Amino acid sequence: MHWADKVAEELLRRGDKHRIATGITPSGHIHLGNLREMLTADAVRRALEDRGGKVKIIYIADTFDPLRKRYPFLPAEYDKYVGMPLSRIPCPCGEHKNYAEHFLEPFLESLKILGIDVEVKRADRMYKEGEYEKAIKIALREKEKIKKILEEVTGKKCDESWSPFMPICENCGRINSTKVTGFNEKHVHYVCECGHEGEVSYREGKLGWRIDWPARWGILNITCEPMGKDHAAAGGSYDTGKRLAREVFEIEPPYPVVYEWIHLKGVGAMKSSKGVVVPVREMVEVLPPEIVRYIIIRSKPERHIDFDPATLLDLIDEFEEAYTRKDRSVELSLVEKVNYCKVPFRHLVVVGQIANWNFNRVIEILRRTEYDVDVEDVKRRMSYAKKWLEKFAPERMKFEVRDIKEINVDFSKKELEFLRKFAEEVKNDMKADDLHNLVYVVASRVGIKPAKAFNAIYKAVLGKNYGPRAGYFMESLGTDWIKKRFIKVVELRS
RNA sequence: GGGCUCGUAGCUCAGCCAGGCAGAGCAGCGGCCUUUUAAGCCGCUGGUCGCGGGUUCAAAUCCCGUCGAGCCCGCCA
Repeated sequence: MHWADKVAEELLRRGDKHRIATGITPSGHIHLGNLREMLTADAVRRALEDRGGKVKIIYIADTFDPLRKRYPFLPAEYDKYVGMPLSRIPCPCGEHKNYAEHFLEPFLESLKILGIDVEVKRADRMYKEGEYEKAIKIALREKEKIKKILEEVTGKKCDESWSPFMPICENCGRINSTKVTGFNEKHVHYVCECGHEGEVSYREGKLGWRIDWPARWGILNITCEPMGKDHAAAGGSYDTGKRLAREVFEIEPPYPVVYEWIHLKGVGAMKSSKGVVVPVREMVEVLPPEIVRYIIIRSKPERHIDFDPATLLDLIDEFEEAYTRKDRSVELSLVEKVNYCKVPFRHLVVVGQIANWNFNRVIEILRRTEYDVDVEDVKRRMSYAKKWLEKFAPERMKFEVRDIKEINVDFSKKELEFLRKFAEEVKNDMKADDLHNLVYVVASRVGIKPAKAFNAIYKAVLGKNYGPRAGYFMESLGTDWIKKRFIKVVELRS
C-alpha cells in the first residue's frame, strides 16, 4: 500500500475531518526540500479524500520569524536587519512588500501550478490580528510550568530571564533581543539589548518556536502535520510540543508524519541558509508539475531523496511507464486530467529540435512516424521538453538542423560517396529500422566504416559529428528530405 | 550521551505493517545484417536479503541482540 494511503487510514481511525498543517519559513529561496513538506501533506490529503474524508491544508508561513543571520545571498547592508521579523525587512529586489513576500510569492505561485490547494496564514498577521492573544496569555501565566516541561524534555536549563513570549522592540525593531520583565491584562513590559525599555500589546511580539507550534495547533485545530526529522528527534520540538499541547493548551497534538531531507546529488542537503538550492519556482518552469510531484511522492517520507538533475530523463521514463499501469504514486502526482499519449518525453526532446520547436511540424512528424498523438498533451509536454533541454540537458543532447548553407564541415571522398549511394537507395516507405540497417548496407558497399557513415549523416544534417540515433532521426526528418539533402551536399562539393 | 532512518543483484530501489517459491529498473554479457549517441526488441548472467540468535510447519518480513552507514538533537524541512 502506498505510504499516503497508510497515513490516511491511520487518520481515519481518529476521525473523518482533518486539518493538515504545513509551515515553511520564507527566510530564503524555497526549494525542493521544503516542497517535501507540502507534497507530503498533499498526498495525504488526496488519500483521505479518496476515502471520503474532509481535509484542508493550512500553510502557516512564518513571516514573523527573525532573520537569523545575513545569508550569503544577501548584501552587506542586511546585517542591520538581523533579528528583525521577516515581514518587516525590506524586499531584496524591491518589488515585493517585504522580505518574506519576496520568497513567499513565487512559492505560492508554484503551489498553484503543482495543484496544492492551501489556506495561507501569515504568522505576522495572525499575531497582529490577535489570533495568538489567548495563547500568549496562557503561556505567560503558565511560564513556570512550560519552563519545567522544556527542561525535563530537553534536559537543558532555560536561563533566568527566559520567557515564552518575545516582544518586538519599538526602538530597534528586533524580536530576538528583548527580555520580558512583566505583564498585565493589556501589555507586556520588556527591556531590550539596545537599551530601550518599554511595553507592547500582545500583538507586538511572538511566542518562542517551541511554544508557538503547539499554540497554533490549538488555534487552527490541526490534526496532522508533516515535519522534518529535526523536529522529530528525541527532545526535539515535537516532543516538547506534544506535552505543552496536552498539559498547557489542553489539546491533542496532531498526528506526525516525519520526513527525511532531500540532498542534491554530490552537493549535500539543500539548505536555503547556505544557498544550496533548486528553487521550486525554477523547477516548475522546467518540469511538468506531475513530474515534480512524482519525484517526492514516489518515495516514502522517511527515505532520503538524492536529487540528481542528470537522471531526470530516466525518472520521466519511469513515470511514463508507471502511468500505463496506473501506479498509485502516479495517480497521486497527476495534477489535472492530463491524458498522457504514448510519445515519450525523451522523444519530444529530439523531435522538438528537429522541428525547431514549431508545434505543427512536431505533430506532423509524430503522425508521419505513426505515433498516436493527443494534440493537447503534446503541446503541453513539448513546451516543457524545450525548457528542460535549455536548463538541464547536457550539450551532447542538443542539436540544430542546419540550413544547407550553414554546413561548412569537410567530407572525405568516401563520405560523399556514401551519402550519394544512400540517397539512391532510400525508399520513401522506409521506417527507422530500415534506415538504420541501410546505413550498414551502403557503408559496406562503399567500403567505409559504419562509424564514418554515421558521421557523414550527422555532418550533412547538423554540421557536427554526432546526433540522435540515426534511424529514427532520419525517419523523423523524412526520407524525402534526407534524400534531397544528401544529394545537395554531394553536389555542392563536387 | 539520546533519537530517527537506512542496510535486499555491480548501482538505485520495491517487497516488511498483514510471515508462504527473492523482485524491478539501470549497468553488464549475448543476439537482433559486424559499431557510434541518454529513445528499440529478444535472451542471459547476477543476491548467505549486513551479521548472530529466537518464535514458527514456514522468516527478507515478527521478536531480541549486534555491526555498519547517514542524518537529527539552540533555530532550521
